[in-house]
Amino acid sequence: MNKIKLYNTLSRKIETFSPFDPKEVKIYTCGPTVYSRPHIGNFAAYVYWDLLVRVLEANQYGVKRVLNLTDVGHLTSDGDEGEDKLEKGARKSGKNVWEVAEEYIGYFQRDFRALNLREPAVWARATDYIEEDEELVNALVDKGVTYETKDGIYFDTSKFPRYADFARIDLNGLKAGKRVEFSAEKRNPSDFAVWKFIQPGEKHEMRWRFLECDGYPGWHLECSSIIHSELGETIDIHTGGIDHIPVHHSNEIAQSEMAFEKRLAKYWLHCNFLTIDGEKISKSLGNVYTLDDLAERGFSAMDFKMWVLQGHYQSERNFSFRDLEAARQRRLNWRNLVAKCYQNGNEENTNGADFLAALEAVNQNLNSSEAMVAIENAKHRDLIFWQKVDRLFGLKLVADAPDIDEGAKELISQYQAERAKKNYQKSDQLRDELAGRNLRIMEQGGRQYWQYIK
RNA sequence: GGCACUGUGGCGGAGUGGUGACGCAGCGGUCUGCAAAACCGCGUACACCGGUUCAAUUCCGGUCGGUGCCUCCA
Repeated sequence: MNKIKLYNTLSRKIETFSPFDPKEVKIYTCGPTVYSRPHIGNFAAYVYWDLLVRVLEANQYGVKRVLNLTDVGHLTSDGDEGEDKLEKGARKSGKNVWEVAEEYIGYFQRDFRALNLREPAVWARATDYIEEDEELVNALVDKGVTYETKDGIYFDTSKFPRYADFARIDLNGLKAGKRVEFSAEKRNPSDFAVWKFIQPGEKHEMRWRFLECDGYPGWHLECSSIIHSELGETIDIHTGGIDHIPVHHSNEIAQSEMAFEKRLAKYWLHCNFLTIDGEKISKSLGNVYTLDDLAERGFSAMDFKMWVLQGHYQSERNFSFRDLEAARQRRLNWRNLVAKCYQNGNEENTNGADFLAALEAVNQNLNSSEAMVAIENAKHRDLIFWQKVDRLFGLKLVADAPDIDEGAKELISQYQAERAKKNYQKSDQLRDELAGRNLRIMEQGGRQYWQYIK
């Protein structure tokens, strides 16, 4: 097994990865909230975590990954106020909240598959873990680290002395009222609800009877419950966006580690955000692109994936269509290298040995950019090599570059024959016919090859 | 205001104490019936100012610029 290095947010250092059980590396990925279409910024994150899974697998690790679908409980503002976004979506669309969640889960999974991302072992819907949520709340209450207000059960972060360590935040600097409107009943600005009570007159379709009240789980709770129930007490890797460090993951750690008295995760990986044309992704700027928007402009999911993998998960990336075009071109060039393999009958089969350089590169904290260089500089690239590349990056290069059929081969030999006879009118006609099949003939070193045009 | 991150050639984007990764775009050439492709070649890049060093884009300090988070967010 090769050494994999990963940047661990816990230590703020690159560490050598060492799992509890190499046969089953346990990974949890914070998944999407399902009340809107996920945009390309969301998917960049899933591409990075897909790379993580594939790198582990390429190094012979077994992986069990759980990805949650947040189909409950996120509010439009912090301070535990505001309208629930799912409820808002339902009100606007005339559907009920369950239908809205179902619809967006469908979109998400469709795009997920279009990107050829490795499926998680478990797609965990938050609403399927309400019992676990309740047990967790009870455990916290029993430990005496919560308090009740009129609108919910709150975690008292002052009872968890390590609270500020993960995010390395200065709790004193987080002045109450500075920007966070918080309930007067909250004891500390960083305290958060683990369970919310539905107030009389409040419209909230999703509700569960608990503690003699109708209510619903706090927004950080599901991740702790799902991890505990699907993966156990301490997992190997927890992934998420960089934005989750100060609030969501800090809260997750606090409630899990307090309730179960075990470290939640050994490694924490966080990816950075995307900007688009230099600006933050936001509805008001009209730059919230989905995969469908890219498709409308003629770019495939694989083009986008290529673009993502050209950079590093920890750096802030700026998306532009110009750069997407560059990524597409690179992908098409790679695909034609695959096509060439079918035509290199007499070259020795190297068993993809040159692939090791790419693997070593990507083992260095998921440096896919460097791995691409190793791929481009590899001396021997046979079909086995490209299959390994596909397994690592999931770019479907081999699947998208099938060998040509007998009909096309016949056209090519006719074309060559007519050209040899200088019968150019006929050969040009055959060339057009081949172009209709997305094929072109090119020459290299006196030998003729076919390529895909696009 | 607090806490971080960051500044590499036309656009991206790795990396390194000492030969200018790589991709896309561009330019020149070879080949060629034409077109395309392919192949070969072409770039005085590391924000600025100091310091350490035989040597800094790479380490240290400062200046200036950019960004993110602190508020739902990948």
